[in-house]
Amino acid sequence: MSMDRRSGCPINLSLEVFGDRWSLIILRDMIFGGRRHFRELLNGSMEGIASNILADRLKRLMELGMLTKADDPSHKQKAIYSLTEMAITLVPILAHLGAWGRVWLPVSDELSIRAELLEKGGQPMWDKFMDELRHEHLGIPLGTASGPSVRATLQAAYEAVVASKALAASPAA
Amino acid sequence: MSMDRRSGCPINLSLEVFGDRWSLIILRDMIFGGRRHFRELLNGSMEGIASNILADRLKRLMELGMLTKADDPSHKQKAIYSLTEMAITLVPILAHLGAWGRVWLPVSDELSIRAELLEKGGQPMWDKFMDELRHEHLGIPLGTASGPSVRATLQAAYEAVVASKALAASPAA
DNA sequence: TAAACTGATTGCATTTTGCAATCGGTTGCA
DNA sequence: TGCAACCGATTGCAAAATGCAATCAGTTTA
Repeated sequence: MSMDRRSGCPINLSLEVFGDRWSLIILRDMIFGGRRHFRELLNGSMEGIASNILADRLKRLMELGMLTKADDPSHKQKAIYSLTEMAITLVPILAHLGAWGRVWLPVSDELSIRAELLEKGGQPMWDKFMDELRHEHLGIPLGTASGPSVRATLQAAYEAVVASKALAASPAA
Repeated sequence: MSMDRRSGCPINLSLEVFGDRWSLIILRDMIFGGRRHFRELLNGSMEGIASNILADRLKRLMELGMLTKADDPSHKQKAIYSLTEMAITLVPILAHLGAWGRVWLPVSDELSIRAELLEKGGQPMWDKFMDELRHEHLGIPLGTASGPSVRATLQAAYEAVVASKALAASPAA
């Protein structure tokens, strides 16, 4: 988990940043789940990250320039983690990664609907999403895009699948 | 390095396949470097992979359906590793990864020229490249695309940068 | 027949991970 | 005022992964 600089190859250097089992999961939860606090990331983690690993990765991602930390005015101990532009531009990579996983791996319906929509939305949707993330995390004014936020759209689709699955499981309810 | 299945999320499942420091490096060397043999991957590895790790990852990538192994008719001990369609479709992800790394990380000129060309070439170039890889690894006839192969184009650009750097370092030579 | 090369395997020290318990401090509620 | 819940971590420890060098048996080449 240190700065190897094994080579100056872009793919290698990218792997040295998030080529582990947790960094990209944390960024995914911040980007798609809107999580900003330690506990949100810890308890909301679907994959069950351990607190020491989370602390280590947050620190590391800050050192690498992917995240920043700020005090939460509402709570003297609370910290708010923000994505940097460097992390926000991972959106297209996450979209491709999700699309690839959806084709080749045993994804679950409810968890892959987001990836499906994001793939269908293509670059325009990614741009809108990144614009929204810049607003949320960097305080940059929103562009001209209108309508519900990309995150809300993805979240609504996720919940619709969950609801329809629950209905299918117990139609009488 | 085992099949966790921590969750059915496409991004998580993708990370479980190549979310480590070596798997994608090996695939990169096969895809862009054209390497097909154990020793080629071992000795040609810019990042210096250890032989036990290489053996482990090749085995694992085969179990995951990313690679296949076949006897080399020219040498009774030699094995030829081939990419599967699953691995070939990583090309767009590798292109995005390279593009991202080129922007945000301290890449070296000669190693990033490939990523730059691949980014500029966009989807048409990726499609041509995947077509060539399918021909090379799966025996599928080439499509209608003509001209020098993508790999040769990238390789030539790399060598041109190396040559120009050498010239700059010792102009009198 | 000897040297070089083939795809690995082994042993061992170091590092990283996963897991549970815990820390000192803050906040909200009774 | 007291106390439970919550805050972002930290610690200790066992298990797993990694890095490194040496080595393996069989194959090919000179």
